[in-house]
Amino acid sequence: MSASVITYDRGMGRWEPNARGRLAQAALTLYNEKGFDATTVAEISARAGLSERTFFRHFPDKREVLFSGTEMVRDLLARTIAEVPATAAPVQAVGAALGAVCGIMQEDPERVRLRDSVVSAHTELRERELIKLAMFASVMTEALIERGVSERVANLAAEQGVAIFKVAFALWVRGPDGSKLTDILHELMAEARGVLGAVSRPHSCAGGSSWPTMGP
Amino acid sequence: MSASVITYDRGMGRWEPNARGRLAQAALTLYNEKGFDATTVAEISARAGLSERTFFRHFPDKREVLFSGTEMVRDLLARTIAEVPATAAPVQAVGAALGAVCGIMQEDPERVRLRDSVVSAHTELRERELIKLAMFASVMTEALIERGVSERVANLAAEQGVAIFKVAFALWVRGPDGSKLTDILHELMAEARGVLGAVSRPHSCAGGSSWPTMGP
DNA sequence: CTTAGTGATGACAGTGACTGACATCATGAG
DNA sequence: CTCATGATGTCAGTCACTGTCATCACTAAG
Repeated sequence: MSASVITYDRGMGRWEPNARGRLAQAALTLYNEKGFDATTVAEISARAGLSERTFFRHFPDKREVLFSGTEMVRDLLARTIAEVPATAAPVQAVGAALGAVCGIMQEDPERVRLRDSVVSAHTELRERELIKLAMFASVMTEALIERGVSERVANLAAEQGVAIFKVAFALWVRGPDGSKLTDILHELMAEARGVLGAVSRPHSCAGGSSWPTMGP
Repeated sequence: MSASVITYDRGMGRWEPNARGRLAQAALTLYNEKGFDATTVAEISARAGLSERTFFRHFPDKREVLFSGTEMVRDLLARTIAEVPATAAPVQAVGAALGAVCGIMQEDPERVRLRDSVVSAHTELRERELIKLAMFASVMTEALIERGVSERVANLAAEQGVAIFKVAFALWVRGPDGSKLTDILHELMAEARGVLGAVSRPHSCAGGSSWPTMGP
């Protein structure tokens, strides 16, 4: 409540440290309190005791504040795939990498659920989430190629892994409290094989009008 | 202030028809000529002989102009899955639906490639593309549930189908000219089964620090 | 013919995200 | 002390997008 005391009540140094963290915290709080759209960058900055301009020095846009840990996950995925024994199949390497990410998320389920409620409530944020997942697939693809896997198989394994991860996360995040994301992921990876098992020659179906780009 | 007597200097009176089409055409042209970011809505509107305000009456935002056919594809997916014989497995229904979409795209490969070059060149547009694909998965999931498939399997089949579609499209759009997207899709669906065949109990890997949301 | 209703558009004045340019103020190296 | 550096403030500006009202053509009564 007393957040109004913007003036540096800080005797010792100059500006408070951890500006980035304060901005992120203020943003998450406000996004929850008022919703993403109703929250202005000016408000976030004010609550953090910083100027609007400074917000954009730390985050390229209003959404990115919720996705700042993405690089760490990217590195984890790449590293895990690189470290998996060479005897492992591509899909096993993918499973290990995604399992590592699951492990991280399980460490703080509450925060994950809170963040998910903010993200899933707004289209723009869901878009960013999809970009993040696409990046995961891209990173894993490259890491697999590094292992000597063909581009085609690497891409396929990575995209399928991410697809399964999406389903697992959705089940977990709104499932019972004690459940383990890693368990769900591995269950689904096994199930997925069965689901694809029925592939034969699909039925043909004639197409409709024209490509969904635009009118004349 | 002054009632701004701009009055239609448009000789014949009457506004030209097909405003939406002209806007879409002008936008695609300008996005190609100058790039997406460098193109302002004012320019698009001017080239179409309309006001900026009118642009936003036809398209909710600057990107949507490239994605106006999405609803038609959504309907095609839902309809195709509903029409596939009840004996078909979920993954076959998904294959048939995506095959139908492939059929549409094959009708005008040049336009698809042109549009792809615009979309893949800009992050914001790629985001929209991912939303579109996520919507495909969502629509197919619901259509499968209508057929009596469990939510879990429906979601899995749809997400995997879309994942494979993404890979197929990427291969096709920058592949040789004569190739058929439907063929690539079906090849990959068969391969995907093999890729997942190696699933066993994935290696475990300890996680790192904390969830990728934000700092303190 | 006149009048009122409708639908698409123009005009205008915002709001808010984001950027560029420059000033300011502590800290640390010399 | 001086100067460079890095983080921030301040200000002006662009542009996507919105709300509101006026305008024009067309149409259907009256």
